[in-house]
Amino acid sequence: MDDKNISQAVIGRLPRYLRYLGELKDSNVERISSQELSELMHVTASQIRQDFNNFGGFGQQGYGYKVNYLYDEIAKILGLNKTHHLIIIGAGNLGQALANYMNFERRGFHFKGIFDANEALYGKKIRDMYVQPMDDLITFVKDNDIDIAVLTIPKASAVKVAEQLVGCGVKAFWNFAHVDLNVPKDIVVENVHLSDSLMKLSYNINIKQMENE
Amino acid sequence: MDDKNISQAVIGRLPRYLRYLGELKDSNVERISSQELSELMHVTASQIRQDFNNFGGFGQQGYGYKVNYLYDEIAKILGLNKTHHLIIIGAGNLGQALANYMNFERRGFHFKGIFDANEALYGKKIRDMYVQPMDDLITFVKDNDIDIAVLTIPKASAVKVAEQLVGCGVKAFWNFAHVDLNVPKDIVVENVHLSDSLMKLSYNINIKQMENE
DNA sequence: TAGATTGTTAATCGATTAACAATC
DNA sequence: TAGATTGTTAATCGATTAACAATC
Repeated sequence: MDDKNISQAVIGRLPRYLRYLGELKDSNVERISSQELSELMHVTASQIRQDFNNFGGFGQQGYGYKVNYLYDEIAKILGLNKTHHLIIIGAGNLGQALANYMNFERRGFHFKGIFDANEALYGKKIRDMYVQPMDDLITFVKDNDIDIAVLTIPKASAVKVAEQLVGCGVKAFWNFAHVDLNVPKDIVVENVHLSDSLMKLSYNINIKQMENE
Repeated sequence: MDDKNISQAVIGRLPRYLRYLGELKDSNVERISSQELSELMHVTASQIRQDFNNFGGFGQQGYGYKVNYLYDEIAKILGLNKTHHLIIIGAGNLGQALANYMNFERRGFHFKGIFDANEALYGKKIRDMYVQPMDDLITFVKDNDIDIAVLTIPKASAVKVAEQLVGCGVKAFWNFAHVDLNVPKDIVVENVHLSDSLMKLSYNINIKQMENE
């Protein structure tokens, strides 16, 4: 579980494994072979076994993998047994959408506060939080042991805010702002650039269209 | 521009190039070399040149790349000169957030309608649209030349709705539902699985923490 | 022309797939 | 024990980086 230097390609596949294993679990499937899982997920059985073996053997030869056990192990690898304290910077539509999405809470990601620069939003109730002014940010982060900041603010302010937050102990950013954060290398950044995603979609539509002409 | 079989790894980098070139353009920078761009973006100059050369030569030897020209060419490759008609299925927080994000419109992605299964939302105004019932979906898609559907509905309904939409001519899905759509191979799917993204973040926090112990 | 920088080929690196020995 | 399937090594494939000839 604590092996070093697993490639991000592998990590990127783990959540999808977890999803399929969760569904199998819900269907009371007890065991599954890499072959069966490969057919279900449309990936090669070889890749599945290689991926799992990055973390040590989860299966039994001649038998396959125990669904429950494998599920739990992958969840642990992904750190889903830990809890995290998050704040959201930017109480616009997207910030509110994320705040209201309950499934993150179930995974141990606890939203503790939401902030915005817009006075008109101060005190607005979002789930069980009230939108706070940016002036209170630093104090709040220190007092509430916040380790993850979700950035749903315009890119103009994102870089500066991120620097401030690093200064008061935030360890990771879930960055929805369309800009590259410039943070020390021990800080984790996970970007969600929605417009980039839409552009990829656009490219692929174009290509498919040309193929069919 | 119409070369075939460019890898998705390359395509995935194009929007980021476009973003940096846009910023250079805004700063009235006229030319840039792969070397300069590589320092700005923290990627190798070699990769930059390889990426661009997948689409034919955009630069001039001994000179570099003209920022404006390069910007326009990449935009064209990504199909941003085309317009698209989108609908949003699911008028929850996320659906509303996407509907209200004006930058997509500027790129030629026009939101034409928003639908929800929840009666309470019918008629609610979101930007210049009114939430419509799912019963009107098929007719609307056919009448309005919709080519992209944005799925911001729970996974339980996403697969079925996607099948219906393929049946009436939708060519692409921007899928925020946490499920793999099962559509014909000439249909484009771009997934945005937010919980997967958060799990990757979680893994990387874990790893960094162990490294520092 | 000389200098700079691309376009492109070759070398390296990493990720995926195939094969099979180990073992349950 | 025989059959099945993993764990793991080897082979292949693809992507990235390095090097340099072409050329502006």
